[in-house]
Amino acid sequence: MARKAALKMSILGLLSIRPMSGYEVRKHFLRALSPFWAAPLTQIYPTLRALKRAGLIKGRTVVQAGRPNKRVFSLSRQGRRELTRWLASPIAMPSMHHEFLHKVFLMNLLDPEKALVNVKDYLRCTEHWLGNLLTIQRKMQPALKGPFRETVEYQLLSLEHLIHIAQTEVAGAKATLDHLPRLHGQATKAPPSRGAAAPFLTW
Amino acid sequence: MARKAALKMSILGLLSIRPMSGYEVRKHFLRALSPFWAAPLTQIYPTLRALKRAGLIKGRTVVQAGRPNKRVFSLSRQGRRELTRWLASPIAMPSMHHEFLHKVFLMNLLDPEKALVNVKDYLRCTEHWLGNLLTIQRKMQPALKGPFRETVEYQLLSLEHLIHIAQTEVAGAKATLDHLPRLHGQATKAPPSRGAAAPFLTW
DNA sequence: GAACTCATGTAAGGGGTTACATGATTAA
DNA sequence: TTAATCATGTAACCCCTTACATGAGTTC
Repeated sequence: MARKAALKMSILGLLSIRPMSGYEVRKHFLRALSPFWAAPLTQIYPTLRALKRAGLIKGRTVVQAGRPNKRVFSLSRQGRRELTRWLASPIAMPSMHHEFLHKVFLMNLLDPEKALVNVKDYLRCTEHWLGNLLTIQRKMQPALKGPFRETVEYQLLSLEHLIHIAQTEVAGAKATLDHLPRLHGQATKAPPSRGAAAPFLTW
Repeated sequence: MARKAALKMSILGLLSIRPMSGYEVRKHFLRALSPFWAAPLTQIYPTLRALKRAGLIKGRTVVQAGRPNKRVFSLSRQGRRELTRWLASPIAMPSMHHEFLHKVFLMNLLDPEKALVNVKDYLRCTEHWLGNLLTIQRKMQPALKGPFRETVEYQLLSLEHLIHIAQTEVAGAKATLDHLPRLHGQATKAPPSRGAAAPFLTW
């Protein structure tokens, strides 16, 4: 139920902020929530239908001129109750696929020049991501003085955390870049752990 | 291929350090690699068989007295080549399910006392996790002076990054705890975004 | 005697990824 | 005229999760 709940609750969560269409839900996942809130994008429409069947959301069709019509969904009272119940359940530890971590772990197997290219590229990506988050933060800041202040305060709090996570990634990429030249040149020796058992702990 | 590759490469990666049994692979995933290197644990044995069929690993049975026999797997030359090719491919951005982030984002919907309990619990979990990582680091430190120094250096580098990630989580939980009492008492007012559209950006 | 470690599995069902499909409008 | 935005989908296959199964030895 863990995975299953994730998408449902993500959608209910977005709808709790304001009613929106499947397209908008998808857009938010793509633009801001990824990569730290992964969601199966093609499952959004089917899940919305399922949520409606289950009575957790209400849908109404909005006729638009010059654009395709859309179906705007909003939380039902039951949906809001479900969401709140989920929020009250214990917070699970994050689970992730962190390729950077994985690849640094084994980087001694790789030609240092190729490693350098990949890590530089990763640094660029994370910096870009961090930049986006900071822009969003700047844009959201003024809303603290508007209505819905409480809501915004928590959103900014989680955004801040996300920014710290992004900064950690940037710092990690930089640290790896610093280490690479030091190990360069020594690494051209014959690969050490060829078949033989390495004596150290592998944590 | 992204997800599928993840488990295969995780296993090949562990076997690149030293030959080991399926049980040991599983143990490493459980003890140290989770939660930031999630793996489908029940798929380990089937995947090992698949890897053997594909010629990427070699297996030999080790007869043990007083314990069940085990099959120890090691990388074949082909397996090492596959692993290196994967290492040379661009580093994907991490993708994760971060329930803490998700729940802080929507915390205004939750009774502050319940929120407090959950966040405290999360803080305890992350601190425990951080403690484990620091212990592993202390244990690995001496291996820097042994053989396989290069290998250990990269393992420690990725471990350091993982520690920074864990510290970020701990700090995030603490920051949330600091914010909760400030918002307490104000939150008992009627829920603000009931049906009506909120005017702010939802990033 | 209970609980844990070592050691290896199976089976069903649900969830997610990849790839494909359509079609109108607007900005570069 | 090419690309992007708005808007909503389908289908197949693969992967993963959950739950279960076994059994000997060791530690408390």
